[in-house]
Amino acid sequence: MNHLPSITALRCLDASARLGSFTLAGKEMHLTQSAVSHHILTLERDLGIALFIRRRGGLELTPPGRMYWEETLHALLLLQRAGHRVKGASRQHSTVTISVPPSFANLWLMPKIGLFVRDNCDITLNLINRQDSGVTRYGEEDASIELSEGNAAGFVSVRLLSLVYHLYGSSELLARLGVPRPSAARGELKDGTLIELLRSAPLIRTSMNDAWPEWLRLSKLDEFVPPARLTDGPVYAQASLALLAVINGTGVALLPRHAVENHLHGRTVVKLSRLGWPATKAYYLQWSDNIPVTPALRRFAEWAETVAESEAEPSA
Amino acid sequence: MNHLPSITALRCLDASARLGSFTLAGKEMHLTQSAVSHHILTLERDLGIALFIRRRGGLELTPPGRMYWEETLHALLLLQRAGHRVKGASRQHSTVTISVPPSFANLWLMPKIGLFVRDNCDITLNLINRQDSGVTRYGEEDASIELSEGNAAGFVSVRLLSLVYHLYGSSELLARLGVPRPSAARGELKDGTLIELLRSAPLIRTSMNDAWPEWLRLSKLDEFVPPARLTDGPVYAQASLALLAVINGTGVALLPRHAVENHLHGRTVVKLSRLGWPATKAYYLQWSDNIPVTPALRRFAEWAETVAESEAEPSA
DNA sequence: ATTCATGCATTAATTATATTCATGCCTGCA
DNA sequence: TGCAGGCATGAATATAATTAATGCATGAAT
Repeated sequence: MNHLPSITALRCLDASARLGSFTLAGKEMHLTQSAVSHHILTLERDLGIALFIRRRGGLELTPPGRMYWEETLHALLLLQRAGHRVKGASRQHSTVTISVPPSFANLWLMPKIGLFVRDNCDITLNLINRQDSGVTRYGEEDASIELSEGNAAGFVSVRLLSLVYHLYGSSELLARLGVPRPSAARGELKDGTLIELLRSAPLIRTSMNDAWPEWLRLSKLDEFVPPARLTDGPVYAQASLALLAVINGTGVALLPRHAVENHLHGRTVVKLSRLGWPATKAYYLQWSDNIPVTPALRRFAEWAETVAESEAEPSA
Repeated sequence: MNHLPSITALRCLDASARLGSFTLAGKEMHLTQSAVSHHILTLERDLGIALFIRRRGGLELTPPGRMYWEETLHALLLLQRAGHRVKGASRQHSTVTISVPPSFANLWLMPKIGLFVRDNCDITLNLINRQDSGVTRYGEEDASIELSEGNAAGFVSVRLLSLVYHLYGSSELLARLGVPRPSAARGELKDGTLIELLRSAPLIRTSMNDAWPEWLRLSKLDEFVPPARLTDGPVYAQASLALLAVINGTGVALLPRHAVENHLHGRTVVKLSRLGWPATKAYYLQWSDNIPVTPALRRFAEWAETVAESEAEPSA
C-alpha cells in the first residue's frame, strides 16, 4: 500500500485527460499549468511510463495512460460516493429545477454542467428551456436564469456572465468585400476600412438587445454611419441565429464573446475591432426571495457562482 | 470532485480500523500517534460524522465509520491495482520461496506477512516450514531464515530479529510458591526472592539455545544456583513449547521477548527480572551469494529489512 | 526568414500542508 | 495516590505542493 499517488495528482490526470491540455486542466482545478505539469510528471516518474504524448494542439493519452486514467477515475468516483453516502445519510436525494434561455444553456451552461452533475449525484437537475422572449412565470422552476440588470426587487440575483459586445464578421465576407483580414495579433481593422465596412455590409441586429447605437457612440463612429442603416437589415431573435448569419457572410454583427468563442479558433469568424461595449444587462441566476431556498438550489447557486467567478478571472 | 480526502488520511483510517489503535496504526505507517489522530480528526470533521468510538483498550468503528472504511479501502485497493497493472505490464508474475523455522514464522513472520502479500500481489510467496533443528539444505528455496551469527561466508545476510533472553514465569507458579507477583512498574522480583525461586522452581531449557549459563553469569547469580540444576529438568526443542510449559506452571524459563509478547498483556506470563542476556545469535534472512538474486527475493528482503528496522526502533 | 503566440518543462522561491514535539487529560490499575 | 497507556491539542518544524519566472519547441502570420 506504499507510495500511492496523491489525490490531487489523480485529479490533474483526470482533468488533463478530459480537457486535453494541462493549461485548461489547471484552470478547471484553480491551479497553474505548472502545478499540473509537475503532478503529471511525478505520476509518470512513479509509474515508470508515459501517460501522455505531447502534441501540438493537444495532449493524447498513451494506451497504458488511458487504462490508468480509467481505473483511477473509477477509484476517485468511489471515494466521492463513499463521502456522499456518509454525509448524505441525512441529506436525502433532492431535485432542483432551473429555467434557462436556450442560448445561455447552449453556450455557457451545458459545457460546464457535467461537472456539477458528477459532483452532486444526489441532486436531480432539471433544466427547462425557455425562449429568450418568453415572459418569466414562476411555475415549476425553483429559479431562473435571465438576461437582466440584476437586483430586481423581491429577487435574489447571482451574476453569472457579463456581456461585452464586439464587432464580428466572417473571413468570407471580408474576402468578398476585398478587405484584408486583420491579424490575430492586432485584432482589428484600420479605422478607414472599418468605416467603409460599416457603410457597405449589412448590420445584423438581435431583437432582444440591440447594441448598435451604444457601440457606435462609444467607438465615436456614429457620425460616419447613416442612421437609416440601423433600422434596415435583418433582425434575429437569438444571438445564436445572428452568429449563423455572420458565419454565412450575411453581414457583421455585435455579439458577446461567449457566443462566438467556439468559432474564433477556426477563424471562420473574426473580431473586427478592439472596442467593446459592456452591456448593462447580464445573465443572472435569480429566485424569489420570499420562498425558502432549498438546499439543492443553494448548492447549485454556489456552484454556478464559483464557476462564474473563476471564468471571469482570465479576462481581468 | 472537490474536497476529496487525502490518501494518507485514508491509509490512517484503514490502519487504525484494522489495528484498533492510533498508536499501532502510527507505528505501522512510520508516523506518530499524533499524526494519525490529526488525520482521523480532519476526516471526521470533513465528513461531519464520528468514525471511531474511543474506548479504553481499543477503538471501535461507528456503523457509518465502518461503511466508510470499507468503501474507501476498496478504492485504495483499486488505486493500488491500477498502479501495479501499468507497472506490472513489464514485471511479470513471479514466485519467491523462503524456508522458515516454525517458531519464527508463528511469532514474527505470520503476523506481519499479510501486508507484504497485499502490497505485492504480483508475487507468489511460498513459505516452507523447517524444523529449527533441521539442517539447511538449499533445495527449492530462494532463501532461508535461520538463527545464526550472521555473516556466514558465501551468504548474504539480513538481520531480522535480535534475541534478548529474559526470565519469565507464570502468575500461577508464583502464587503456588508463595512469591508476590512483581508490579508491572518494577518488572522484577527482589534479589532474595529471585534466588529462592531459581533454587526451587524447575529451570526450563530449550535445546537449540540454552541461555541459562550465560544469563546466570551476567546477572551474577551463578554462585547461588547449584550447577546440577542446569542439567536437570525439562528440555524443549522449541521456544513455543517452552512457553507452554511456563504457562502451565512447570517452571521458569529464559525466553526472547517476541516469544512471550502475546501473553504479557494478559499477565498470564510475567517477566521476573530486568536483566536480559543479548544472545550472539539472531534470526537472519540469508541466501547464497553465488546465485543471482531474483527481483521477487530482492523485494521480499527489502520489505523484511524495513519491517525489522521499524520494529527495532521502539526498543532503542 | 522572422516574429509572435501558444503550450509544456524546468528551476528556484514561496506558500501550504503534514508531521512532530511537548504537553494535557482521562481511565484503569496497583 | 501515583503510575502507565492511549488519545487530543496547539505550537513548532519539516516536508510537500504550488507558484513565478523562465526556457524551448512548434505552428501560424507577416
